[in-house]
Amino acid sequence: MNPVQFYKCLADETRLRCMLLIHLEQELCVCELMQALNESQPKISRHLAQLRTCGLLTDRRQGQWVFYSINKALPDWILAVLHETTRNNMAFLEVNQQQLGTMGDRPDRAVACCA
Amino acid sequence: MNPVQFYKCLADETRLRCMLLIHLEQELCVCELMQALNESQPKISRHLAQLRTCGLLTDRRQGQWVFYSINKALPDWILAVLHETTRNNMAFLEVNQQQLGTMGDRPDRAVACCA
DNA sequence: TCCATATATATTAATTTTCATATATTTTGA
DNA sequence: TCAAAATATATGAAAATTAATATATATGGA
Repeated sequence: MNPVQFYKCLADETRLRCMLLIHLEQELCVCELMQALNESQPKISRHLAQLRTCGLLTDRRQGQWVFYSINKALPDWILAVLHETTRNNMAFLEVNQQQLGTMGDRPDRAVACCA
Repeated sequence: MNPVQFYKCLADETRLRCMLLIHLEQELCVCELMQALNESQPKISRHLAQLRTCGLLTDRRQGQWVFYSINKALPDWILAVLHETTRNNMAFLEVNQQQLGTMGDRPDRAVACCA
């Protein structure tokens, strides 16, 4: 993956927060990110689609929800950058984690094998 | 430094190449980067100004040249990201290094103490 | 049908580039 | 020693390009 394209993906507040939160939480669905970021459904969905198209995220559908997670097949240096960024910017994510925490009724995560 | 602002700085081909080349070479002046990237003077100068304004680069004037280098006071995680990015994208920089290599008459780097 | 998610299109906003010109420093030659 | 030319870099302002957002609507599975 081209490093310019990679950094373009991270160069937007909505996308960066999504990436880092997903990195922290393993996987999140659109409605959880809407709550965490307090943003509209099409806005979140559009940015996730872009991140998936670029290869940074993968998705799996489970029932009515679509869960996004970091693409594990990414080159090591990219995973390292994501990790370093998350680890060193917890304050940046605090509001979002908090808002995610107050979300009632979060969707069940059935394990992939039992779907 | 805000991570979004940091990644916005890297999310442009000209700026990313400048940052990584400067990281490799310790310091470079505008005319060297013009040659390495084969871009116009105002274009290079503008992007360097932006990187300096954001705190990613520092500059020192020596005679008629202005040398830019990575700001060593940046947080460790940012320096680490720059390092990882450079180390894992040498092919991306190859053309630029080559063009820099063929530049005749590169400016002298007098040491700071003897200026 | 309901709910979660995706997408099309129009619009607005932000960023990048170019051109012309300005500034700073060094060099040249009377 | 000084004015003019040359070299390197910076910047103002307009034009061009790219990206982000909102609204409305579509899709797909329980």
